[in-house]
Amino acid sequence: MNIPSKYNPQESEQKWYDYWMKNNYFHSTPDERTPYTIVIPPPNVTGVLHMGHMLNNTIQDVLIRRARLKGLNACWVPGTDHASIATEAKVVARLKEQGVEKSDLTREEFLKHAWQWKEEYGGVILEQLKKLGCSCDWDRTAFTMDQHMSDSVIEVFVDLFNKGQIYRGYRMVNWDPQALTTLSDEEVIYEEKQGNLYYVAYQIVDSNETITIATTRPETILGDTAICIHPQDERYSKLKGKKVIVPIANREIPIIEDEYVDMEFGTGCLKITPAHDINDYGIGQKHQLETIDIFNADATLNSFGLEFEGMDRFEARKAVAQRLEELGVLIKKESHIHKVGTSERTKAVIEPRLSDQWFLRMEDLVKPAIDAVLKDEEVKLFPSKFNNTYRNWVENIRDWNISRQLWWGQQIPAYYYGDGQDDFVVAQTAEKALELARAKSSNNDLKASDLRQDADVLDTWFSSWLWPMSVFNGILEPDNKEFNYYYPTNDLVTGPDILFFWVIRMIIAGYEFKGEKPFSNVYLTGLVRDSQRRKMSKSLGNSPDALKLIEDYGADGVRVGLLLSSAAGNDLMFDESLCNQGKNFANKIWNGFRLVQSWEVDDQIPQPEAAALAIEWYKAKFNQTLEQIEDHYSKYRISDALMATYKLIWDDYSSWLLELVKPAYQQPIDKKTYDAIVELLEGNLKLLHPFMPFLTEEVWQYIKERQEDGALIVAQWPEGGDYDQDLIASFEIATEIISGIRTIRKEKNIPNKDTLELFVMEADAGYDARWDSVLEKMGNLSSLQKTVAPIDAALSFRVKSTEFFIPIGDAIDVEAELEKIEKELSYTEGFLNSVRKKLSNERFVSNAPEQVIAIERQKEADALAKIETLKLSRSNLKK
RNA sequence: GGGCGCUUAGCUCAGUUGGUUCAGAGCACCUCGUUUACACCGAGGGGGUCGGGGGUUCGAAUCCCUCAGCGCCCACCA
Repeated sequence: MNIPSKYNPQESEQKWYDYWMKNNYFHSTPDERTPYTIVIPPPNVTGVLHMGHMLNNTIQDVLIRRARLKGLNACWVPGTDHASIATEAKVVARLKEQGVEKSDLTREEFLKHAWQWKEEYGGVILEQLKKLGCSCDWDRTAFTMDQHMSDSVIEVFVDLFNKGQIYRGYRMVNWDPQALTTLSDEEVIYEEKQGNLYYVAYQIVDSNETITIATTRPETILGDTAICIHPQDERYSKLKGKKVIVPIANREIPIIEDEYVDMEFGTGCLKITPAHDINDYGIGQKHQLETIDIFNADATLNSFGLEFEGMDRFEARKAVAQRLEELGVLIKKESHIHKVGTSERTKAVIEPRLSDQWFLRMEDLVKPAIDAVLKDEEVKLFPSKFNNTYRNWVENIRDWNISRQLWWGQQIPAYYYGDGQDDFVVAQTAEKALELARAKSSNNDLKASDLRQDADVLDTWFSSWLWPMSVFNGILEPDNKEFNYYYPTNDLVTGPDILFFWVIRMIIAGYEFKGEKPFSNVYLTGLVRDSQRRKMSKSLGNSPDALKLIEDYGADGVRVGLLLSSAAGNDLMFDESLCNQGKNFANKIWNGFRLVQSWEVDDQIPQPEAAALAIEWYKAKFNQTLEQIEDHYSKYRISDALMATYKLIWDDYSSWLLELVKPAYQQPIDKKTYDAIVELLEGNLKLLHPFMPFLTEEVWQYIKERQEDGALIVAQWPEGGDYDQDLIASFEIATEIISGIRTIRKEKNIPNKDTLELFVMEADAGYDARWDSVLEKMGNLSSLQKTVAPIDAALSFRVKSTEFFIPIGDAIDVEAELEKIEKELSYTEGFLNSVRKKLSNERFVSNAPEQVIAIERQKEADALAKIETLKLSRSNLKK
């Protein structure tokens, strides 16, 4: 069999993915095994794979593949999110390109276009996940607007409404004037912006005096309905009860008093525009002020904007300021940095706006979710530092605005039958609504056509908060077999940026609708940044093309690259060279396998002692590492688990074990060793499979060719077990001796193929002769002998307190050797001094635990022995 | 403004209750090597007064105080 010296990912990835799919290995159905479930954080249906997804889904795949190997019934549910704002914006933009305005279409027509878009682009990101190797149960692929998913959302809405948790209210909400919809508080991002603080003088009625206020938004002067001063502010006390004239608008408005005013800021005098500021709205309510809304939905000025009608708000700001200046009432203008709310999706500056919206009361709903995480640890966050962030949010939770002025999404199931505030009913279907409406209105003549369904849709998160339940149809059929089996799910892997949007709300929904948590562990990944620590973004163009990376480094290489430096919760500075490291690792494993398969096996020859010892050692090392790996996994330290595996395979397996058992050139290997090595390789492949599924399956299938006992993906994870720690420790010393030999070879330029003689000082008790055969092989020794006296004309080195000699034919450089020994001696003596100082400190001896003192005494003894050895060598050299 | 976290080798990070194993890992770097699995490799090597200062202790990267720098979350004063 001729195997190329370089691993070719392209070829093997498609092959094995198809093979896994064909054999249905990703598919799960309930059975007697324990389930292990992950629901994917559904990416936007219109999204394309970016680095964040890659990291996120690689971690999920690692967890799910490991669970599968551990014999659990692993089920990873994939799917997408309808992402109402983002998707609707894209559809609107596409229509615009085709010369069609959304406003020209009926709701039904628009939705047809939207669905068409979904059909065209909806599957892209899931196909990309397959390239990455994700072993999702594709038969379960869900979409938040699938019929039963939407029905679940409606069911939940009706239920919460009937429980009195959902209400309709005329409130000030965050308005996105570009998307023409409201946003929840969480969807507003505050950004620092440079603005101006305008000082404007208002004429006091029946007086020559003026009062000056400071504002960042002069255009809203047109909506002013009061001026507010602090009741204790003596500067303005004489103005109490007076009125002022709004510049430009020339309306009279009252001066009111409220303690809300900060006397220190600006002029200590505040204009009140109840329609356009959340705080002003509150004051307006309190003082029963008139509300003048000067904006249209798109934030252009309406007729209350007078001469500025039709202008955009920012344009109007300049124009109004200019007009104020002309009127001589603009006292001054200061530059001012303030934070401005912007839309997460469209980046448009948010406009506080009064409108009728639907809200979900959160105060009661959130209670079980608080204890679940913070008290009972039913749900654990990794890393736990997010507990504080979580606490902050749940304890200050506010009602959730769940209505959106969009078409793409679940339409709110409220039906209006009249013009009164309360003339509506809420029901799953129009038929039911009609029934309810007739009853409520006591009007049996109401017809279906008399009902108008609320035009708004629900916030996308109002469907995704049900995701872990609705994918198993747990809302509509709470008692179904699948839901009972798979729920609660095990792990959730997502970014900290959607902790509030999604994670917490899922926990809330889980307790509210099922009375049970949705998952046990939440692993929060870091953000993927570039090597300069900048966030990856489209506009910066610093986000590598995910598929291109897979092409260049192989999916396995990219997975390893991403995982290598992604400690939980820490941002990941992504650098392509990490993928290269992954690719190199793949090649290393590949070549280790090539070596093994190239051996000719001879069942007549006996097993060399060195090989038997090496195998025994590696088994111990393997179990020790496995224990560490399990520990890392239990703490979701995935990158540490990978690094432990990496070192096990590269250093212990490849550099030590394979070199130790490798037969001489073109010599066959004994059967016992060969079988053991193949078995150990299989163990390695299992540990590595979650990280590098393709390569490991490829190698597995090669070595399993004859045996036909199944694919690696469904093999059994190694059990582990006890290991001999002394064996590992004493091998460690052997490796140090080998290093000593290699160092001498290097210093004296002695080629590896030239054999050496090694002498061990017999007087030293610490030397463990069982590794002699190992030393002979790795050091390429012609002989290994004991000696009672130092060897002449030899180079020496020490490991612990044992001295080794390698005679070399040529005269040795006595001076250089002496210098080396002196250096070592003075270091060791210094070390001894510090240890003795500690030991002679009475307080140390009386306070430190016995064990620590024993260690110090051992150090002292070791140092003394070493000094003895060094002195002996020195005098020997001086002879 | 409130809360949380971080600062350890050139880079990215480990370091659990202060004390074998405590100053570590990977990468990068330097030297040598094309030996027969792999140069996408092997062998060897250099490199940090653990952000600054102070304190507690027999003993501090680890605990306390303080200063400086960085990051995140929440709230948001016109």
